[in-house]
Amino acid sequence: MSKAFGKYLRGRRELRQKDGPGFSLRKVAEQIGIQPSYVSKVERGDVSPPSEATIIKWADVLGENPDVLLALAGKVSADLRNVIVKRPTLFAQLIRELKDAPDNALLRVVREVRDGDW
Amino acid sequence: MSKAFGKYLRGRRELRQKDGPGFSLRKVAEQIGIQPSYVSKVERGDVSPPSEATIIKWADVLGENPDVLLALAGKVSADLRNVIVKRPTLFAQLIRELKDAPDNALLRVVREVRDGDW
DNA sequence: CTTTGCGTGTACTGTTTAGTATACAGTCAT
DNA sequence: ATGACTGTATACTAAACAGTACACGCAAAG
Repeated sequence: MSKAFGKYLRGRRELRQKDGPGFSLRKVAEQIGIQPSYVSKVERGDVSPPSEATIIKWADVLGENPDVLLALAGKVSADLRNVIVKRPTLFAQLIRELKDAPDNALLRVVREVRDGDW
Repeated sequence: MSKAFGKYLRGRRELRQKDGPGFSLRKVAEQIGIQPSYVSKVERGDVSPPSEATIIKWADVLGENPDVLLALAGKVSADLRNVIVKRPTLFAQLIRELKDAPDNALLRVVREVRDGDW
């Protein structure tokens, strides 16, 4: 029943709702393909966050970053999981090593890798 | 009902069993704290892999790398998940970037980070 | 020949996940 | 004051998860 997840979702939806129609709880529920009552419960943290698939649709409807929403729900997306699962020791090492690295260090590594000259 | 997971476990246990006692299916079950019949079913891929907690005990008993066992079960350990969940965009970027990088490139990054001079 | 240890087959179970279905109460416009 | 929206409360549920309990058959050892 992760509270922050629901709060975030409600906040975001209300923003979209303020400047344009189609973002009532019911409309959003319909877009996602779930019941309004369920959206209500999730947004108030009355139930634990939905499945990964539903969270991704939700992100899609609200125009949010799915990785962030999944993270707020305490989850990691299946595609990232797959990458790790294919080379567990290597990625486990790397991630543990980077656990306490500051953000800018992390960013440096990302860039270094992106335009890396291997 | 992941087949490879069970096969691997059985293979490993049989190795330990060959050169020393205390590694019968029953003994291992007792060490882990689960039923022998369940160990049997898991080892033959008759059921889907156990919970993370049980897999970790299992690794402990057999002296295996828990990350590898979890990976064979298609899972990522909670501590790694936590690291990612705390900075989802950064880690998502990094992992996706490294998805197709060759092993040695990955290793280089790991080392670079380990004795990094930030 | 029976006890001990080995792995297995069958049946059953509590808990969690991931929601649905339906009814209800307030507000706003017509 | 009715209809068309809002959001919410309550009750229920199918399927998956994570195993347990117990009986069975087979070998080897005493």
